Amino acid sequence: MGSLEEAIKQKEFKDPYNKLVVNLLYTHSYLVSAQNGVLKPFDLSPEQYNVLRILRGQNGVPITVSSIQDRMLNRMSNASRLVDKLKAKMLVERSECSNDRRQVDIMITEKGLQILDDLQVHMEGFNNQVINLTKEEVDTMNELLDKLRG
Amino acid sequence: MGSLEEAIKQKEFKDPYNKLVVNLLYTHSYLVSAQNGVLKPFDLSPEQYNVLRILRGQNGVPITVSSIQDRMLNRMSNASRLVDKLKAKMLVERSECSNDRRQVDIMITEKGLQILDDLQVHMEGFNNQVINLTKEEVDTMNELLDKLRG
DNA sequence: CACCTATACGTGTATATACATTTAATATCA
DNA sequence: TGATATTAAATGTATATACACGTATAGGTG
Repeated sequence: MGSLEEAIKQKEFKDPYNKLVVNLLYTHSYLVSAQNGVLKPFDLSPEQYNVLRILRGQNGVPITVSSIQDRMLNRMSNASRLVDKLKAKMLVERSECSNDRRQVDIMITEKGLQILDDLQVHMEGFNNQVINLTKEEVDTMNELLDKLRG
Repeated sequence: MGSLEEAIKQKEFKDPYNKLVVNLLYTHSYLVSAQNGVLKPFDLSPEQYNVLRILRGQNGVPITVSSIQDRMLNRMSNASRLVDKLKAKMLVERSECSNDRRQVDIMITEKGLQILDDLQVHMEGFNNQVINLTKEEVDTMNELLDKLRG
């Protein structure tokens, strides 16, 4: 696998900033492909999995569709339709909000919690296997990513 | 913008590896959104832009569809259809390969080179603006990303 | 040569992304 | 109060992603 240059057969980059953009895009694809491998047997897409984790983090407190959208990793994706898909699989419930009838409260179901539970052991192994870095390097990278967007 | 925890309103992560996966996904979305802002006026998607740069890097030597696929940042995406879209915009040409009639040779057109040229100044500014890191930090990150996938 | 396999490209389908628009409900304020 | 603006969610449309499958060509072996 090795260097980015080798992986995408590009000899050089104009500058390190340009290379970093390409490197992040490529690494993203690498990660998502690996994640898909874990999620596929559970019939979940990465963003559906993300929404389920957001809902689990609510510990039983309902959350509106727009709040889910705010917390999604990809802000431009469509929480409304994702929730629809999850509801069709009986992984979430919807209930109209009484104090504001525009809003819809979403809760994870028992079945939704169960599927996250079943996934957990696979995901833990996945994270350590797919990221070939020491704990210190992971911390450094987390700091740099936070600063990058600053 | 600040920390990831703040951005996606998640209090904590199970471990730094888990946080790094989420951080990379979130940063990817941040980057692609910014990139889209630059590309939109030129009516190009990020992956179309990437394919055009691959073709420019060929310096006039034709390249087959499957070779483009190999060099794409997202391996699972569909080079055949992307090339179709670019051809419809007259940015690339296709010609049947004479020695292997299964293959199709792709070349970037003058119009394709021109659009990359027009984009260049916007993209240079974009890279430095969107990545709030010093050159040293960018180098560190490039090394860590290469090692991550090792 | 006949047969089998591998490769290159294209197509089909479900889902996701990106963004504009619509509809209903709520908030604001003259 | 009534007109206007804002917000929440859903919907529409084009493109992209992920993956299975089909078709034609090429290569290899008996």
